[in-house]
Amino acid sequence: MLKRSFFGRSPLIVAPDLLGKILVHSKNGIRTSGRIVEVEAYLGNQDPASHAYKRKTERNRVMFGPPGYAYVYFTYGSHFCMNVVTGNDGEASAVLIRALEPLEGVTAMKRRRKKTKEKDLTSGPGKLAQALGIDRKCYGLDLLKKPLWISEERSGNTYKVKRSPRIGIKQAVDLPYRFYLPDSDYLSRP
DNA sequence: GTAGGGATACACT
DNA sequence: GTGTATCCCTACT
Repeated sequence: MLKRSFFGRSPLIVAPDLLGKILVHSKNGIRTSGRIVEVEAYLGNQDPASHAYKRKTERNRVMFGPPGYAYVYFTYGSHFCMNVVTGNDGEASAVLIRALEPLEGVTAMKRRRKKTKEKDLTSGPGKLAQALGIDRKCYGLDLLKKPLWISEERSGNTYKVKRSPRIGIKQAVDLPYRFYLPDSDYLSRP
């Protein structure tokens, strides 16, 4: 399991460092997990694309707290997205988990997603939340303990990492704050 | 390429 | 309190 200090850094450092780590959710006795292959960094009041750009609200309040907690939000009438709070307490930055490579609990993921192809299970932020059973009940959970946490891979591998502009935003569209493993088959887009 | 979906934020009474 | 524009998307055509 990762330490608090891992998250207590700039989201631009944490984001690429999260690639290859394992996101795990244990729910109703079912454990699902996946290897992180795509993320995006969101700064606080310097970043017009961030939910925390303007002010603290009921929705974004967890971003203003200490790092290592889950910021989960509902959007487009049907999807949840999972973020990791980063930076110092009060900094309001986060990293959006955009895609995973499924590891444990693939059967449960297929049932939740109503899909059978593995590539359709977790290849997008809304998809992976549904596959892992992440919803508003996960808002504000401490990612250093069950039922939702992030762990290190067995070996300290290094990966080829690429970066690009973020996806789906209308503000600050040119900033290259998306990080991904270009060789993965599970990206939200190539 | 676009319809669908509902919570949210913020500007107004 | 109410109105409305927007949204870190997905699944379909």
